[in-house]
Amino acid sequence: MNAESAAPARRRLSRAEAKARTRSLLLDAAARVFARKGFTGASVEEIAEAAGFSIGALYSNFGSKEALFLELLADRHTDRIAEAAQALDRHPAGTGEAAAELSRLLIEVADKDTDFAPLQAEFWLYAVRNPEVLDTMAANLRAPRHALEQVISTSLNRQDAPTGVSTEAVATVVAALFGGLVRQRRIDPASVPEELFGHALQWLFTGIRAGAPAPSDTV
Amino acid sequence: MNAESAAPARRRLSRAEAKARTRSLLLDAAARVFARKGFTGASVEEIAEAAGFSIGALYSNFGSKEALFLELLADRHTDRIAEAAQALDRHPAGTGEAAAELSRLLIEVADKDTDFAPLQAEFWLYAVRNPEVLDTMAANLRAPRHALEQVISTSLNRQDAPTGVSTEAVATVVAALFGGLVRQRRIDPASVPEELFGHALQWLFTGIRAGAPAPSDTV
DNA sequence: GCTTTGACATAGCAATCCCTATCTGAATAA
DNA sequence: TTATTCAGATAGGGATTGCTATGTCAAAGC
Repeated sequence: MNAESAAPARRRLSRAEAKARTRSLLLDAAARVFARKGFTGASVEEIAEAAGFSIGALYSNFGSKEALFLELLADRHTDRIAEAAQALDRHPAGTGEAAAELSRLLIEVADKDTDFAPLQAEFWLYAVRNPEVLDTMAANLRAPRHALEQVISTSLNRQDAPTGVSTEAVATVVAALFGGLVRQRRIDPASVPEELFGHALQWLFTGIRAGAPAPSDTV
Repeated sequence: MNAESAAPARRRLSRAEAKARTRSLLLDAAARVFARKGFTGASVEEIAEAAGFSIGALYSNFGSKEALFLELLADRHTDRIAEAAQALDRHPAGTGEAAAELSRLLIEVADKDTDFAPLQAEFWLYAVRNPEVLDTMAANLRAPRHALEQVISTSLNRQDAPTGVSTEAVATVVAALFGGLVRQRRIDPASVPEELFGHALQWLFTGIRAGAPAPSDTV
C-alpha cells in the first residue's frame, strides 16, 4: 500500500529537519485553532491534536502556550502581511489599476482567507491587554508598513502631489480603511461590495490631489 | 455613622428595583471584565466579585455566561453607539466643523473610553465565531448606522452632490475608517494624530465632490 | 400579625485547564 | 555493533472552570 507519502519519494528527514517540520505544523495548526477559538478559548490539546502530535510534543517545541502564540504573532506579521504588500507593488501603482487590484485583494482576504481577520483581531486584543508586547508588535509591522508607504509615495508623486501631505498619514488611513472594511464585510457582506475599497481609494486620492482645504475655517 | 449611603437619603428600594439595580451593576462589571480578559478569559466569579455580588446572584439574573455576554452585546450596540450618533447630529454637519468634531470624538473614544474598542473587538469575534448571532448584531447596528447615513446624506446634499454616489457606501467607508483608526491608535498613538480623521474625511468628501473617475480605464 | 415568595449567599460537583515527570524508540556517533 | 542523545508519547497533578443544589432572610400579600 505504501500509505505513508503521497509526495513522490519523500526522503528520510534528518533529526533537525523533522523537528523544524513539526514546529511548522504546530504553528499552522495553532493559527487555525487560535483564529477559531481565541487565545484563552483554545486548548493546547486541541492544537496538538490538530497538528497530529501529542501535548508533550508541543511543549518540547514551545515553552508555553503564550510562547507559541507570541511566535505565531511574530511570524505572521512579518511574512503574511508582507506578502500582501508585495502583491501590491507588483502592479505599477497607477491609481486606476492599483485601486482595482487592492479591491480584489480585500475581497480575497475577507472571503477566502477566513482565518486572517479573526487571528489579527486576536493579536490586537492580546497586544492591548499585554502592553509589554506592544513594541514587538509595532516592530513586526514596520516592514510591511514601510512597503505600503513606498507604494503610496510613488502613487502620490506620479500624480502631482500637493505639498504638505504626509505619506505616513495616508498610509495609516489606507491601512485602517482596509482592516475596517474587511471586518465589516464579515458581518454584512452586502454592505461592502467588491468595488467599494477601490472607489474609496479613488475618492481619497483625488481629494488629496485637489488639495484638501485647511481644516478649521468657519465656526 | 450611617455608612450606607453617600447620596442624600437614598430611599429603600422595592424588590423589582433592587433586582434591576443588581442586573445593571452586573452588566457594567461584565463589560469591564470582558474587555480586559475576553469572553473565555473572564470568569463568572471575577465578574460577580467586581460587581460586589456572589456567583449565585449572577446566575439568578442571567441564564449563563453566554446569555450575560449576549445581553451586554445587545445593550451596548443599541444605546452606546446611538449616543455617539446623536453627538454627531448635534453639529450642523458642514464639512469643516463636522470633521473637527468627529476627530475629537475619535480621540476621546480611543483614549478615554479604553474599554470600548476591546469590548467591540470581542463582540466582533464572537459574532464571527457564532454566526447565529450575526443577524442580531446587524439588527442592533441598524439604528446608529441609519443616523450616520442621514448625517452623511445631508452633508452630501449641502455640497453639490455628484449623482451616483451611494450614501450607504460612504457611510460604510466612514465607519470602517473610524474603527480602524481607533484600533491603530491603541497600538501606536503617534501614528494617529488628533487631526488625522478630520483630514481623511475632508480628503474623502472633496474627492467625492470632485466626482471620482470611473474605476477601470486603462490596463 | 403570619405566610409566601424570591433575591441572593454558600458550598461543592464534575469537567477541563496548563503543564510536567517519566518513559520509549529511533537517529546519530563511535 | 554498542552507546548516546533527544524528539515525541503517555499519564497524571494541581488548579480553576461553569454551573447547581441548598440555605437564609427580607419584601410582598393576606
